[in-house]
Amino acid sequence: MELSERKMKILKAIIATYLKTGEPVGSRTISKDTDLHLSSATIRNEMADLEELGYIIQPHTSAGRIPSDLGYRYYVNLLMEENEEMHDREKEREKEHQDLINKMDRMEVVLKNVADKLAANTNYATMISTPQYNEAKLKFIQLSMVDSRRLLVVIVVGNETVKNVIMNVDDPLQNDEVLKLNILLNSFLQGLTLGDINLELVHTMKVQAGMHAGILEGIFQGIVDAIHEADNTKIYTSGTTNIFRYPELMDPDKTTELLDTLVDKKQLVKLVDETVSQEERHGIQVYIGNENQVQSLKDCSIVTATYKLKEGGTGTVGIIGPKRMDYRKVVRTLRNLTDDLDEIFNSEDIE
Amino acid sequence: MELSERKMKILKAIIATYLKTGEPVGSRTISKDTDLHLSSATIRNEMADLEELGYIIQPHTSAGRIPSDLGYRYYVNLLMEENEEMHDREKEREKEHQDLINKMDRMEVVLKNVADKLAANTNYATMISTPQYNEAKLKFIQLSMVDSRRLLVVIVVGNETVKNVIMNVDDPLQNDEVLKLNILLNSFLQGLTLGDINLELVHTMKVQAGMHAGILEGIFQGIVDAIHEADNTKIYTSGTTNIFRYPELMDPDKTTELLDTLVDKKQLVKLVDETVSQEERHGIQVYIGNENQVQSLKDCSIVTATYKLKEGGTGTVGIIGPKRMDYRKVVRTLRNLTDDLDEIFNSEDIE
DNA sequence: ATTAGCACTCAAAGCTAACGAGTGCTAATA
DNA sequence: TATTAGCACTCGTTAGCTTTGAGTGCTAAT
Repeated sequence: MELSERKMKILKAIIATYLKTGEPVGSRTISKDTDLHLSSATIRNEMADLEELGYIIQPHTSAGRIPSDLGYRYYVNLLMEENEEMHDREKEREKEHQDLINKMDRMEVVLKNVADKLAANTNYATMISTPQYNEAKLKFIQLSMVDSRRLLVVIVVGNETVKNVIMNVDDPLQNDEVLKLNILLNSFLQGLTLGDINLELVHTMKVQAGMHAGILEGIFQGIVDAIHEADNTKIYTSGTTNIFRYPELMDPDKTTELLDTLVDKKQLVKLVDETVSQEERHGIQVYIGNENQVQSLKDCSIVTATYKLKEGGTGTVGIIGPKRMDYRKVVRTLRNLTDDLDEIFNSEDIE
Repeated sequence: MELSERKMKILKAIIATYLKTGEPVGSRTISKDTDLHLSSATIRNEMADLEELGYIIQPHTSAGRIPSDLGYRYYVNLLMEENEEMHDREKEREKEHQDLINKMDRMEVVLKNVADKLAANTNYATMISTPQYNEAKLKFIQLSMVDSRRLLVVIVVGNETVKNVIMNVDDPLQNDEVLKLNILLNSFLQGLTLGDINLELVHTMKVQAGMHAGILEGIFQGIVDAIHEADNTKIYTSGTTNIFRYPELMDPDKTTELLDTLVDKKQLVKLVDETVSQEERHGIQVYIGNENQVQSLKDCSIVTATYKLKEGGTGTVGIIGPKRMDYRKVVRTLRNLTDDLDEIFNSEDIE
């Protein structure tokens, strides 16, 4: 059975709207959103027909309509035909895929593999970072007020990495104060690597900064980010869906936030830093709830460990799970894993 | 402040129980499950103390207790000390990690990458299979009744792959019937590859099998599985968490089932087969809802495409999303992608 | 010091009523 | 004849209420 021109338009409109919203579509919506200039009543009649023909479905009596499988099928078939012609034209335009075969060196493959295996073994989410050498040196820092409330921080690291951070400040700084901070920062930090900037140094600087000590925090974060950028630290995650095994993390509001954190990885860098900087035996650290830096992971526990390359780089492996994780097993697994990793990376030659 | 021996035991019991259940722990539970032989009332008193000390928390007045961050911390620290000694002993035992550095050849890395990129581009879950050559040949099939209701099917494929399937049958087969089926199967199928077994052949066989045609279905599925096993088809998935962007797929009952399907991959093989067998232009197929084979994906739509190697292998790329997916974009993306893949695999030499 | 017993609390589950988006139908209109 | 206005009706959703029961804290007895 062929559909009338009008029914087709209506069906298409219903599906298009539903694709966007995911909610059942009512007659009024269609009446307004199409250029058919028909009242909702008319649309309703047509919709009743379309339903009888099997193209759309009413989830319940007093709801709008959603496409049936048949409806989708009709839509897709139509689309396919339309698209067929466009193919050649578009072919040229869409050559963005070229980087599909991005170069991953052998080590990165191994790391990804480790993350996968670890996730499979433990049933938690896992992360692993490429080794950090922390060799990039801080070249230059420049503060300036862009207006009365906002402070621009320019950080130059290594050979070419430049990072801009805009910070909001509560009380505006005078020109000479900015100048003083500039001198303070550069005289203390120029030429240093991340490893060189220790808590003692930070403390000394804060004392000297006096009332502006608070601002330093933000600047330090910026420095860390910049150095990582220069360092090209990558983080791989795996087993992120394991999160959903634990109802207490499933709060529908926070679940997306949590996933984003794991997928986005920018946040995870903070964890890596913290671990690398505190090297106890095996570097195994347990962060319970709020003990970790990342706000969105405050209902989780995180166990991290480090592995070392003979050339001096340090990488981080971590497990992210609910607070009620099997700490014993996790710690044991990580300990063995890093032992193995150290062994592998330092004996076998991996280019 | 040091905890008394008893408080320690109780705290440990609370945490241990909570680790298992994830539910607040009540005094009665502890009273029963520990070997302290104390009544719940006593435990309650101790729990009140522990709460005051900050080790446990009451989510609300009439609930049991859950560990606080401090409580976990206490538990973990204790554990760490205990474990310290055990380390050496365990080190020997746990050498299962050895396969961390499993060999992934260059192509597999590329495929995994493709899945990742595709997921990032489309915001749907993606899958990609290694090329199937479907060259493994069926050597031998042997049916036999193990008891009155269960039929054992032994399938031998290629050089060494043997697969056993046990099927439940409603009415027991007589010995001579089994014999007849055995002859039927072997005479028709011996030496064939998956590609050789077409619908026509299947039909002919069903006709000859007569009333036992139903059994053939199960046998064919077993054959497919066995050949895949011999073929060593691997499937990589990515972006599985994208599923959670679509509330209609989030039904808490089915969400785990859905994830399992995507992670387990055994089910996905069916999709791959279906795609490979139906080669229209570019092999692009759209399965809407129930149109696909996999029960747990019946609320999803799946778009698949094939890529080809010059040596004759065929692989499958697929996108799994909600029925209301952006078909236009997905089809376009897949089309371009497979174009690119064909190009890449067939010009550049990838070992 | 421990325990039995009891009144009390409060989240979870179930139940009801009000709400409102959206329908189908009828009668009026062009 | 095709369209539309209008209205009664349906039913999922939400909010408020009650019931239930697990678990507590406290007191008095052992």
